[in-house]
Amino acid sequence: MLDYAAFPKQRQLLLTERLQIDGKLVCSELAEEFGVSEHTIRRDIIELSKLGICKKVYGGAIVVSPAQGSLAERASKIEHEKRLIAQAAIKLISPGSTIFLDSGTTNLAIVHSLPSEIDITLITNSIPIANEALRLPNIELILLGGKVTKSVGGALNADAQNELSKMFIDMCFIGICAFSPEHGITGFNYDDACFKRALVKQSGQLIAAVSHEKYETIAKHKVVGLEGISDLILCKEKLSRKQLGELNISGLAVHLV
Amino acid sequence: MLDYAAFPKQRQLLLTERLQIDGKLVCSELAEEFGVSEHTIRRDIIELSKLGICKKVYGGAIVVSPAQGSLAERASKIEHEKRLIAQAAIKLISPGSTIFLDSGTTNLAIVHSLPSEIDITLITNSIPIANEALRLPNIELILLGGKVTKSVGGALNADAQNELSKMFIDMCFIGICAFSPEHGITGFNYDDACFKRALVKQSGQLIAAVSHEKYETIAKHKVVGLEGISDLILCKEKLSRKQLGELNISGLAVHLV
DNA sequence: ATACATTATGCTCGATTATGCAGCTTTCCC
DNA sequence: GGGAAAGCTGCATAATCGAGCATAATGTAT
Repeated sequence: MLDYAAFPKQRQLLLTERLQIDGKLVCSELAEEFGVSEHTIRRDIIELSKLGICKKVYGGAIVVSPAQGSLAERASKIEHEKRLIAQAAIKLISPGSTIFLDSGTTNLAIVHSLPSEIDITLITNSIPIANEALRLPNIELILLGGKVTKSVGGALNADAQNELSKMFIDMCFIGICAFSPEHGITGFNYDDACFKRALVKQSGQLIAAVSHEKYETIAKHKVVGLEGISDLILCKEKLSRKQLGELNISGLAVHLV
Repeated sequence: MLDYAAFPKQRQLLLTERLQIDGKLVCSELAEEFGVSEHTIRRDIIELSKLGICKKVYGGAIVVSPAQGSLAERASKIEHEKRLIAQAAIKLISPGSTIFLDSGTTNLAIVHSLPSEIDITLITNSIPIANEALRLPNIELILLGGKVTKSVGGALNADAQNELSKMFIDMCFIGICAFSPEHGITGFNYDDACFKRALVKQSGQLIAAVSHEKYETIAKHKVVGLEGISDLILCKEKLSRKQLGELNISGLAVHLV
């Protein structure tokens, strides 16, 4: 029995969360995971379906019609894309690893989609991301402090870079201002670009999650070229075959969602 | 019976703390731990749930979900009191000064009530407070980084204290876990109390905003005595004349709201 | 000083809740 | 159509809850 799921209500909250992340619930798997009988999970699902949170199906449950859920999410396709990208990004994370989440709405979507039981070390300089990460009970959360650049929502200054230089990061999800296959990642803000370069230096795997409005755009300050990126997450429908050809580079794993 | 849980209020504060750390309360465990009957714990939980601090479930209680919490809080009298206190606190702030806001819901209420044109330097170690402060265009915002203690919502460790030691603070709004006229400010969490002591050392004016549920309670770790406090903000209607007499100390300005 | 009110706590007992199991029915897939 | 997997109904059990009452301690009013 998981200690954070001691009560039916907690289990049901977790199921709700799981439902939003995976889009489905499977009785047999969840029964084993939570250490209760399948019958109990089924009864939880009955409760959730009464509340209109999910729809009961043979073997478990699925999310109810897309009309429900977060209003803002449904309203915009951009949000939907970010969620897909976030889910793909989370699949790349291994338990116990040290992750850096740079500032940016895509990375905020990632931390928002992280399952609550995840066990990682999470480093960030972004205040909204740290704020969202406070809900995750099992992570070790490390925040880079310093003078906050409000347009970025986090510290970028010498103090933050100095702290950063003492850390060794397994995977870094870098925030993308602009991306092109030719020039890689570029940034609008000088200090932000400096910080991102320092960040790249401390990171093993570098993951770039690019939403389509950033694709094939260039900003003023170079951050890192395509050759420095380990993984690229993109939204499939938005790209032509020619564009995909440009990304066929050794050492770069492209994940399409 | 634990000596620091001799009174219902103390026990309830401890339960609140436990709730924030574990995300749940289990009647049977707590009854044994505190040496009282399960019924008593259940009654405590009823009180806490009335205040919107937790949600009663079969076998104990769980934290309210953030969405429900903010709504319930807004409706409750606690929020009203905190808003009054926040407005009184803001009147004490002079433009251009350097302010430290410690963690805590009262200080969160303060930053929430700050007028958007305010021009100060704001230092904090609290993530929710920094997140709220991002909306203020004219402030200089400095965030103390480090390993985040999730029950507090900010960094308390050596790194944070080291950064703090380089700063000179005009006014410090300290977060109050527990307050009594006899013992001054005390804290639940050892690290938090250490941090607060370091904070007091760097601060000129020390302001304690005490909401009524914290009044005449004592926690495990001493932070600072009454003599170290410059300004005390209290809610008037909640105090007897005798209690006010205890606070008639030279050098302490008492602000009643 | 006495009587009354308030608060904190514990106890009992019938009601409620959570869960699992057994046996039968339904659904799915080949 | 038939076997396997999943679902449902009814029942059993244990834990927990809630109301009401008793008790002790403290505070307040006469």
